[in-house]
Amino acid sequence: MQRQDKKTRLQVIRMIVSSQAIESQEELLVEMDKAGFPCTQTTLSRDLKQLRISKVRSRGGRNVYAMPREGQFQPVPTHEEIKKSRWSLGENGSLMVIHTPPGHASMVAYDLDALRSPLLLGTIAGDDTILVVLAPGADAAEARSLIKDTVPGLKSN
Amino acid sequence: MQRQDKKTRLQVIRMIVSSQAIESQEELLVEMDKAGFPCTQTTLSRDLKQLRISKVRSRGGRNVYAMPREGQFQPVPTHEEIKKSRWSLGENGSLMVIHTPPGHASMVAYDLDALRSPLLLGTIAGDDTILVVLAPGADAAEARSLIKDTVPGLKSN
DNA sequence: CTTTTTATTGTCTATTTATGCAGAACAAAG
DNA sequence: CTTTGTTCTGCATAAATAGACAATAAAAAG
Repeated sequence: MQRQDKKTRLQVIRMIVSSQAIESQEELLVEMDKAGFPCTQTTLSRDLKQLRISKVRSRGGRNVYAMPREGQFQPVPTHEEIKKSRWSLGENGSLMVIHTPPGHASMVAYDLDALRSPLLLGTIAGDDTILVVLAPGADAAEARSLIKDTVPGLKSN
Repeated sequence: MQRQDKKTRLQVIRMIVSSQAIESQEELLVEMDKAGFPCTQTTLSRDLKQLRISKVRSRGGRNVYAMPREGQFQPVPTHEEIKKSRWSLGENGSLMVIHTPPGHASMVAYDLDALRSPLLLGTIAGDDTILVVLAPGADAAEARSLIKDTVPGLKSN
């Protein structure tokens, strides 16, 4: 059993996975071969586990491997104020951006949508971010206060 | 073949998945049974796909189902040039749209969020598209170069 | 109502991923 | 050098997930 440089192999995997849409370990196997790092599906399974790389659903119904969102390689450098409160509200013209703790965005967006306020055209929620689109001609200050009244986390901001 | 309420079943799945650590479809199957929504592994496989719920790696080396990180964001229709390269950056006033290979958007968006740059108000990630909202008065050119420096795939663009 | 089309679901099976086990490489002691 | 323990790897196989197909139900069209 020839032993190869595992550290390098892991790097190669990261490189491949983050630069192309890999849909299976067999597919990755081929790429590893091309890259000059032949191995087996078994090894890739274990490497991917160690790298915390998982398959995520893409829109076309495809499943592709993707790097972990919280990589073990990049501790999040948080701002102090942001650390304190994970809630924030920013605006730019007819758009507002609300930051929430991870996972809370869609819930909050739902509450905002439920208002059915003529001031708000609509919302788009990510994991921890909401984009609020104001209605044309809507008063930004008015909208801001409406949002703050609706979203408890923003009260103090 | 009795037909049950699919909409409700999907809701139940979402509830279960987001409230407990489900490690396999068989396990989910049991929970669905308990919840009064018996079905088969096949159905769960399809439902999870439709809900875009995927398995992610947890720290303890376990694999757990998790809700998708993005909400109902509709990817922007792609232009011809954009299709050519899988990475692209477009802008329109205070908005920038980044296209990535499928499944990579949330990872990139995470990196951008982690910058905590005053230039960027926030990001919303779809599957292969990221919407970046610039801060009011932010210099678009400056933001563009910041983004290019942060996202390796955009280097050549 | 009858016919046609579309959607939903299960069974059976293929595909994909993970694991038990064993052998070899390496490292640390003795 | 020899022994002992650890890490890495592949093979064979188990476990988990997805897909083809068929059956039935619901909806739409006539």
